[in-house]
Amino acid sequence: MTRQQDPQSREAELLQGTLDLLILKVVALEPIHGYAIAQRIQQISREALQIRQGSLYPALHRLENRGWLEARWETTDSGRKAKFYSLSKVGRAQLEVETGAWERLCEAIALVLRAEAGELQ
Amino acid sequence: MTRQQDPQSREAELLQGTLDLLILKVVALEPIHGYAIAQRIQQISREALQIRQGSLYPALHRLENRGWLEARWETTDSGRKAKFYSLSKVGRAQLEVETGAWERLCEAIALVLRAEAGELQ
DNA sequence: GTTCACACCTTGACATCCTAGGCATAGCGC
DNA sequence: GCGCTATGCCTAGGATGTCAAGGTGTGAAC
Repeated sequence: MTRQQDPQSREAELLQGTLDLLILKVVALEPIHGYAIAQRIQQISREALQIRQGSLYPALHRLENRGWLEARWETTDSGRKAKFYSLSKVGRAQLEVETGAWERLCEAIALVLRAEAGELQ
Repeated sequence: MTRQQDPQSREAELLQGTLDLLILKVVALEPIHGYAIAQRIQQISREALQIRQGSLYPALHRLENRGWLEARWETTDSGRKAKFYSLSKVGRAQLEVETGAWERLCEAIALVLRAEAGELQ
């Protein structure tokens, strides 16, 4: 959290564990290659979320190794070779697990943030 | 994220970066000592959030070093000595910064999670 | 007098993320 | 043909934060 002191990178900050969820979700929409995944996340989140390549590719390999993702080399519209990822069956289940966990975490933290002094529930 | 595979510890999972926010918030309610902070968070979040001591104390020292937190040795109701933390002026500002960042992150991720196939932004 | 809950702390391992590089190719202007 | 930019893949090294697992000491209760 020291990085926070740099105002430039502040917005780009990601929380550990969030990246996997985001990737799984975007890949679930349609088969897509790595480079485009980062662009898509950034676009959908209205520039709020930025995925660096140094985080992206290790994450993709991690998810592939775990069997959540399947990869295939194909050709993009622009005629380049790219590794297209799609969600495996296990990956689809995992997406639901992680989505649920994320929602529960948000609720839990919201409870704490809404707490007021003296209130002992 | 390998830890996720253990279903027991799943609920206790915290996302990196969240801990500071939670601590700042709880300390803002009233001066409180470390051991009680963890209990308080667990209680307010209805057992959803569990802070281990191995995460808690390093975090407290971190926050104190940064000047967000101030510490004083006092005596608890049960007659024991304990280190009571309170929020410094800078810490109070930081709490607002982190709260804002958290809310923005939640919104951004919600956008991605709500995205549907075919929908281009 | 020993067991429990309270209250503090540290160490070592591990996963994740970021910075900062590198490589290769397609398309464009000149 | 030549260089530039955008596209597309990748890795290495370091910093950070968390966890599991340990340890210390004291008050109260039985």
